[in-house]
Amino acid sequence: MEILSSLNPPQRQAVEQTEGALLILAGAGSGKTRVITLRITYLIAEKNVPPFNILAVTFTNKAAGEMRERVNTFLQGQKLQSAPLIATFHSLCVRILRQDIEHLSEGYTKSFTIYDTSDQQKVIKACVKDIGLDEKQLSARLVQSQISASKNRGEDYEMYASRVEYADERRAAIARVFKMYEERLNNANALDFDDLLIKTVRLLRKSQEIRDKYNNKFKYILVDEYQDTNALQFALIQYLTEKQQNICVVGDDAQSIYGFRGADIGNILSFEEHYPNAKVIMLEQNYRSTQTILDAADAIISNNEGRKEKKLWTKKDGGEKIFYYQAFDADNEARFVASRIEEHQRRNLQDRIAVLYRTNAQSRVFEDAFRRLRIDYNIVGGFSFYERAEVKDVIAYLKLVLNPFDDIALLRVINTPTRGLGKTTLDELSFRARDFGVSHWEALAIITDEKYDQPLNITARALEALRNFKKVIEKLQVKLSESSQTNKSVTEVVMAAIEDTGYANMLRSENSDESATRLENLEELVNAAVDYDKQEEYGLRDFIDHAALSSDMDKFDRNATVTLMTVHSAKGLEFPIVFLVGLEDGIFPHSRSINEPKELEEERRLAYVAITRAEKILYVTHSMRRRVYGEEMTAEPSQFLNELPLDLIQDLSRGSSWLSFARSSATQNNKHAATALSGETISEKPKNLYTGKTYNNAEAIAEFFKKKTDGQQSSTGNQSSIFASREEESKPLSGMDKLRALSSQNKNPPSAISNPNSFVPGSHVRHAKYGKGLVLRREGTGDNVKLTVSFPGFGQKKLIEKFANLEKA
DNA sequence: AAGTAAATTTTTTTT
DNA sequence: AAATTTACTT
Repeated sequence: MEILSSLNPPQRQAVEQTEGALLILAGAGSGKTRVITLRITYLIAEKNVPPFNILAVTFTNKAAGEMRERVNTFLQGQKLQSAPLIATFHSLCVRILRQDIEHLSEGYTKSFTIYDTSDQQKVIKACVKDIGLDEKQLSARLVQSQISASKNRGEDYEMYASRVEYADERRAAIARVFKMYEERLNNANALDFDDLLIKTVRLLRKSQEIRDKYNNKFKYILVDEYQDTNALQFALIQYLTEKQQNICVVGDDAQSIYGFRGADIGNILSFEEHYPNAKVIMLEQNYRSTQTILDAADAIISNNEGRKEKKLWTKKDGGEKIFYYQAFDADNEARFVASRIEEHQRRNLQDRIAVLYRTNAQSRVFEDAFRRLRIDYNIVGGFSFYERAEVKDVIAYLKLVLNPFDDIALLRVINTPTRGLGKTTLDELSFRARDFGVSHWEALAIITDEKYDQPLNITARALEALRNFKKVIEKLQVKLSESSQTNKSVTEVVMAAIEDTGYANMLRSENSDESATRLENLEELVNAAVDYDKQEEYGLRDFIDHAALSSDMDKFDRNATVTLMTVHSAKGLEFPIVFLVGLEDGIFPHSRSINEPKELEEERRLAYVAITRAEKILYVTHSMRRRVYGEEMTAEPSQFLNELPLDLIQDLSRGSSWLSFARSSATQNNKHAATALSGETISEKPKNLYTGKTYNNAEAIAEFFKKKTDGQQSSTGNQSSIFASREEESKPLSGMDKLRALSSQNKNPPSAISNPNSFVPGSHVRHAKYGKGLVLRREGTGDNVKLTVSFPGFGQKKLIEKFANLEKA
């Protein structure tokens, strides 16, 4: 294969080493996808391996799709009898289970339903309620995450319960709910995401026959993003490679960012122990980024312990510096990004741009700013198409048709559109279902039967409504069996679920803008069905499975010029220009991870992933203020910013920034470096403040004057005063302000004013090691006073006031 | 029972 | 600030 000559030696070896176990440690941008796809191609074209003997597993549909596409391109012109199976872990499991789940003898049938997270929570909510517990004490959310975490460790509810210490009532309650939850899913013939893996592993463990079947089928197995595999996925791979160990895994421990989903970095770190004859190939040449970007990424990740040492290198030269911007607030940050994008696009429209943030909630301000400047953008994440209520409703009808035991689907649509069924009736139905020990659908059939003569807490009218609903579903079932012969079966049934159920009419009669959008979304669903029918061989079953397992990532348009997404979603992608935004303490690293060293390391890997997405230009931004839950909060720069080498950064901030402060601090330790650096920044700043003729100039000037009136600034240009909140002293106090001032003094008797050695929340302090910081919280009294202080660049620290040796700043 | 107003909660990250 | 849940009215 001549194309192989375009590979570097380790890449080429990774392609040609087809037999046995192989671990490819592929650094960011090292041509990993190219190697995997060529490897598949090589197996087929050179080694004459029948395509159906090849299995490639990925985590996302997007990655699978891309791989499929690339392999097809490489194999163009070749006539193949079959295609290699390129699937996600979950879709692979669905495939296996749809064929063989009945061998498990756990009561599941091939027409099982898949429950997504919100379905799970509904079941859990009902369980918590039926157990007689207060929903507020035991939120469905918490229980769901506990159950999922437990399942991903490979436990069942008995193992979970056995780990419960008898004193812990809450955990004991969760264990009870866990048990009930499992029973109800079983009754509903439903599997959650985790079950897909669990049941498959259990099936393979149980049956030698089935294990053989898949071992014989998949002779060559590839696993992408191996660092993200959890215990279950590991077990699955173990079983599938039992016979021939032609297993190739690709990954990068530095990019392991799914610990929260049970991913075990140990799987990749100890691959050689699991497969003693394994070969290891390192791909360290980076083809993506400039040296500057790689240096920045390396500087960040080297703060982590416990990783495989590797150093990326590139033939590219230094390239642009990393651009830095400190914003006043989130809106200002978004406007900055928008105006820079506009500038880039004026110069060059080819360069794709990504705006990466830690949480989906951050996207909104950017969307607004982009709309204002009429910048076309593409957003990944948030609510996916299949998560929209109307789409879920119609899908619920279809799920119910395929699996009438699906209680969640039934309850979702039984009164949508309204059929005159209220809470009382539905509660009675649920009660009967529990009482008889059957599904809601069966209970409904029993109590609506003419011959049923037991007393019921249901009016005649409601009973008629139930019969009516039953007829609607039965008609859909007939439609499904009738149309299964035609080649438009999916479309027909989907349309029936929209029209014949009265759903479309409900929306039409609403006649609002919103209902019009919903109708459009349903049309979109019909379009998806039409596409599905074109691919033949796949029926309604697969269509629904697809809807259940597809995520928003799948709609990522690789040709879009501007894309907004979370850092997690960006993994595996690359962009000439990247904006990494919201680099603030509590956002990135996220507040939930900040106190746990392990989780903080994962955040750092996440930052590493973010930085290494950039090919040519990287921006890092943060804001001084941000709204959290609708409340304005001060935000401190991320500690990750502090881990970037200062000489790689160019400051684009208006006014004095945290960066210039950090630089002048560095100055004190190293006078020589200092003059070079601070000379540049100080001369730049006032110019920007006075002459900048942009949208936020007024704000910039206001910010500047705020500093001037501050009066406390040192003459050396120490820019720390952004944190200051001393305006009250120069302004007349309002009545409310006076009250607040009084009460805060009373709460903390030795106030900062009366006692120079103690510090109240909001005051600024200086620490010998961490420098200047903002006091966030004060707890305890006397010698036991504990302070929570946020130090820009170092994060939040808890300090004992007595020992911390803090100074007023 | 259904629609509206008020109260409450929400934000990690994803298959 | 927005979305979801609950409480209240008709």
